Parts: sequence; structure tokens; C-alpha cells
Amino acid sequence: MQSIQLSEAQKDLIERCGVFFEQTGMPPAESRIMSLLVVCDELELTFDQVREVLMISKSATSNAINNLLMAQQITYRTRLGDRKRYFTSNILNWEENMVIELQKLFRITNLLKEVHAQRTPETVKFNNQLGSFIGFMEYLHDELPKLFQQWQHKKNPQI
Amino acid sequence: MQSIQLSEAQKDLIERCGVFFEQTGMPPAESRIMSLLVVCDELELTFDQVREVLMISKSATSNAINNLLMAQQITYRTRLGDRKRYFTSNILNWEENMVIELQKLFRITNLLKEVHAQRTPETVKFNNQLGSFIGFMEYLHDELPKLFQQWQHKKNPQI
DNA sequence: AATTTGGTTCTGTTAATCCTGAACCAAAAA
DNA sequence: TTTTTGGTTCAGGATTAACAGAACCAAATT
Repeated sequence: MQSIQLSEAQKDLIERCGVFFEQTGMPPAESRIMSLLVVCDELELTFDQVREVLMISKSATSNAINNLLMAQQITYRTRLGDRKRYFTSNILNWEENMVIELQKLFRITNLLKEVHAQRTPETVKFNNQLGSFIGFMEYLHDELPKLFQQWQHKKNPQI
Repeated sequence: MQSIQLSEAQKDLIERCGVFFEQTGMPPAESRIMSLLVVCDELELTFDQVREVLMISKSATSNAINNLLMAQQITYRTRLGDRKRYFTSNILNWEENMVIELQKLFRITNLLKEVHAQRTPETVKFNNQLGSFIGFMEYLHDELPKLFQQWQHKKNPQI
């Protein structure tokens, strides 16, 4: 098995990115795998390369990888005549990811609409402020896709 | 102690909003307090009202409230000649909150810049895509405040 | 001075998370 | 047919999180 090497700087960066992902609620092993796949020189790593360089057990590696696959955070490809899977970070498919994250964010808007609808009419100011917040969320929901298109156009003016 | 009443619809809504907050990484008790304070008819609740209606212990209430205060998710006011604190949701100060959330989001941009800076020059396409992602995050960082201003202007055209 | 109020802090329990190591398995290779 | 490869699944173990209950405390009230 071709084991991979990391510089001290890379190891440090993986740990720090790992902490970031942990702070977003991702478990430690998954967080490090995410980080490893963007930091290391190799574009794709096998199960065993991940396991070895991160020094985690096979079962932890298996579960973490499968969770990341299900969460669409990583992908893999295969090669003809080779049973191994070659895993890559999905961070560069960030357009899709961002859409998913935004959908999550806007779930709160729907809940807040329910809250707004059931509130006592007594608290006029509170209700108005809540309505205003909901309004802004809906504004964002409409405008963010446009912002994305503008950015694409700025990058590729010919389109 | 003036204990508060909730309709069945309100109880259900509190649980569902609570689950939403839990999914963002907030502990159960804190999640329910957050939800209670936007759903219930009263604009402000005391320590004991929260404790009683949510059926949690004094210590759990104390810790949850103090965590929410530190995280700026709730606030309280006091009344002259009254030792109790009256807690309110800070969700309507969402402008500030959104700025804080965005700062968190952009912490990943800084990490990704470090990743980009240390990457092997061999992987040209990957590096370019990473650079492109960073570019979009920085674009968002610049444009989101403008979007917010546009919305305010749309709401209050006289300003 | 004793009690009540409005909490905080400490200790212990339960429950959940995250991991290891071992057993296991199917497909491929020897 | 046996062994190796590339994993998965299962049975615990360690750590951490979240809460309850009780003791505690200072300020105010009686």
C-alpha cells in the first residue's frame, strides 16, 4: 500500500481545519477526513491511506467515510480492474452544497411563519418585528440566487 | 408565582422549533427555552416560569439560561424593586446575530486561504477550483451587507 | 433573628457519542 | 482450495453531554 506523507505544516492545518468542522457539529474522525482530502497533495485517497495517515481503526474509517458519503461531503471513483475506492473531497462541488445549506437555513423561515401565524394579536410590536425578520429571510431567499448569477457573470462575462 | 399556560398548538410548535435548534447543535433544554420565548403569549418570562412550563430542574434552567445569555441568544431586563430577571428572546435582534453567523461562516474562508497557499502546485485544476470557491466567499462577504442595505431601503424608501 | 426569594454550584446518574478490536464476508488472486 | 484484499458489522469501552437533586448563598422580607 502506497502510504502518504504529510509535512508538519500540513498536519497542523488538518488539525485546525478539523477543529473548525467539529465546531459545526461534525464528529472528530469525519472532520479530519474532510480536512485531509483538501490539504494533502494527492487528489484522491484510498480507505487504507486515510486509515493509516489519520491513525484510526478500520471501523471508525468505514463509518466516517460512509457518513461523509451519505452527507454528500465526499465522493469516490473507481478504476477498471481495481477494487479499491478513491475518495475525493466534495468541497469543490460547493455550488450544490451551498444550495443544500441554504435550504436548511430557510427551514427556520417556515417555522417562524407558523410561529407568527399563531401568535396572540396583543403583542403588536413583537409580531411586526417577527414579520420583518421573516420578510428579510424571504428577500434573501430570492436575492441570493441572483447574487450567485451575478458572480458567475463577473467571472465569465461572455456568457 | 404566575404560572403560564400554553395551548396544545403552542406546545407542539415549541417542540418542533426545539428540534430545529437541536439540529443546529444546541442542547435540548436551551433549544426549548429559545422556542418558548418566541411562541408563548408573554413577551418576557421569569426563571421560575421557564422552569415550570418546561418541566426542567433549577440547575438545568440556570445553566441553560446562562449559556443562552453568553451566546447572546436571549436577554433580560429587571424591574425596580423586583429581584427577578425577565427574559426575552434575542431573535428580533437578528441583524446583529446574522453578522455574528456570517463571521463564523467566513472563518472557513480564511482557513481555505491557508490551504490554498500551501497546496502543491502540481494540482492546477483543483487549486483553481479552490481559488474560485474562495473568490465566491469573498464576493458574498462584500455583497451581503449591500443586500441588507437594499432591503432596508426597500422597506423604508424615505431614508 | 429567622425565613423567603431568586437563583448558583456541586455531586452523581443516565444517556449518547465516538472509538477500538475482533469477527466476519464476498470477490479476487494465488 | 486457500489466501489476500477491501472493506462491513458487531460487541464492548471510554469519553463526553445533559440533566436531576440537594446543598448552598446573598439579598430582601418578616
